[in-house]
Amino acid sequence: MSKAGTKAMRADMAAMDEKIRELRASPLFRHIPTETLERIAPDVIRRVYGKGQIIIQQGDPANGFYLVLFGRVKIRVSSGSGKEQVLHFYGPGGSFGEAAMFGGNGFPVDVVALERSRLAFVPARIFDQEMDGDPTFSRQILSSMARRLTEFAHIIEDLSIREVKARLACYLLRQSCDQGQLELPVGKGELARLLGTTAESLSRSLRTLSDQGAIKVDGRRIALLNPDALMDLAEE
Amino acid sequence: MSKAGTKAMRADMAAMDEKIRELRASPLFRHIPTETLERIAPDVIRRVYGKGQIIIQQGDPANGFYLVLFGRVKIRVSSGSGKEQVLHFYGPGGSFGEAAMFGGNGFPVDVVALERSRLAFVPARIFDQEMDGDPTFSRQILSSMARRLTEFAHIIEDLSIREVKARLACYLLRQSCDQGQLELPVGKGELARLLGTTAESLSRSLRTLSDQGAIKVDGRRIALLNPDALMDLAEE
DNA sequence: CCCGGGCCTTGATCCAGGTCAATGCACCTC
DNA sequence: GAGGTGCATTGACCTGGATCAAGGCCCGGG
Repeated sequence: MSKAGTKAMRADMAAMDEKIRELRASPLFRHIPTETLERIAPDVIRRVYGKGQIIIQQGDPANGFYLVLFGRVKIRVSSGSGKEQVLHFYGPGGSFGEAAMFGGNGFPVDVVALERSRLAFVPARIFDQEMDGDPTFSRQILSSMARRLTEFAHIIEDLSIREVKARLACYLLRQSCDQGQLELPVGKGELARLLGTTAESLSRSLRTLSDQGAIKVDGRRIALLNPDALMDLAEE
Repeated sequence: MSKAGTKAMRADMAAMDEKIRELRASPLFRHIPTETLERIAPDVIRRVYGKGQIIIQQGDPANGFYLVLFGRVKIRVSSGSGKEQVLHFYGPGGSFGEAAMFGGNGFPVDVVALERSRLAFVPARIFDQEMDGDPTFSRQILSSMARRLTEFAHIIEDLSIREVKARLACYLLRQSCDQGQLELPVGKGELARLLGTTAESLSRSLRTLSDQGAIKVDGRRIALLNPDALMDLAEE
């Protein structure tokens, strides 16, 4: 009996260690001391979602936030009639739901798994505890929310005052980060929904840009042959 | 000499009192103790802007945030070619720039005075001080940013998946807050830019809705005659 | 090797809504 | 009362891009 108990305890400890390693993969927890994480870990719930599965629906209560451990999810808004606009993709290390948690009106968006994904759920009460203790914690949340707010402002700018080709140019420039190339993180269909257009229109825009010699497309790999031309397009 | 000094001091104190009263008009400072405000007040800069004046331009450094003391401003994104999308109107008691301050990449938007307005500028360093001391302070910022994030998500939803008439219906329902009527806070032109359309299209949509008997328009005063019809429109 | 299912591309058509232009007010100033 | 000036409305027209409908390409399984 005592032998079995020991074994179980060892298993528990191993599981705990793994959980803590997983939590640290998020920038939010990177610099949190191990003893704090050990206190937190038991309240964290991990779960695997299948490809296409809806993790959160608009209106769901938000009593915590999520970390992506592996896989990939999209944040979107959608209408009953199948139209959807993607706001964000998150991969391993990403987190979402912090804002909804503080807003107190439930999730204003849907979250969908793009592929088989494992998420960790961190209940709100952990926040309340840790925030009061550690001001750098709220500082981090604050700055990640600020970043999202600017991203959203960009999306709005794109949707409202740029045409599709300009949005695409913008996106390519932003993603390439001065490398002359990039690899799309998702299929063209999903990318289209991120850019607020359709697969067909995106395809045509990509073709136009290639024809003009501004880019070269090879599957998901895109080379920026003429960044200046893209800059011109992105303006106005 | 001492007489003049006394007079000046009295004037200073009166100015201080006024400043503190003005700060308290913002929900952010409502519950901050007077002694804290007295410490803060000397660093706060107030200034009047004329109608149409650009207070902030996209890209300006954000080393503090602003309170609206009187008047009215709009937050917008704009292209070189005159197109613009309004994100928000702020009146007395409103504040903006908190997010930009924490994001650390300058303002991602423009701020323009819609009419003669007086603003107070609160430098970032005040924040840094007060935040560490008072967790409710960062809590408030957090929740106001969360609210804005949801608002932005709504705008994106509107722009991307709703047509103009539906956006208008949505807006009317939201603003009326279950009263059967509302008064537009701004002219139709500005409203159009908030809804991501043009004055002409907005005018036509308003007309359609009146013709259907869903609303009654009288200048800036709009009565909702048939909220259910508006709800139907707002869906899909 | 063929077949079926994703995903992407291409072409043809259509439409919401943007643009341009003219007109109508309401108000203000001279 | 004559002329502005700024906003709102209406009409006529045009266009970006959505939608609909075929293929084309690649890949994995039988």
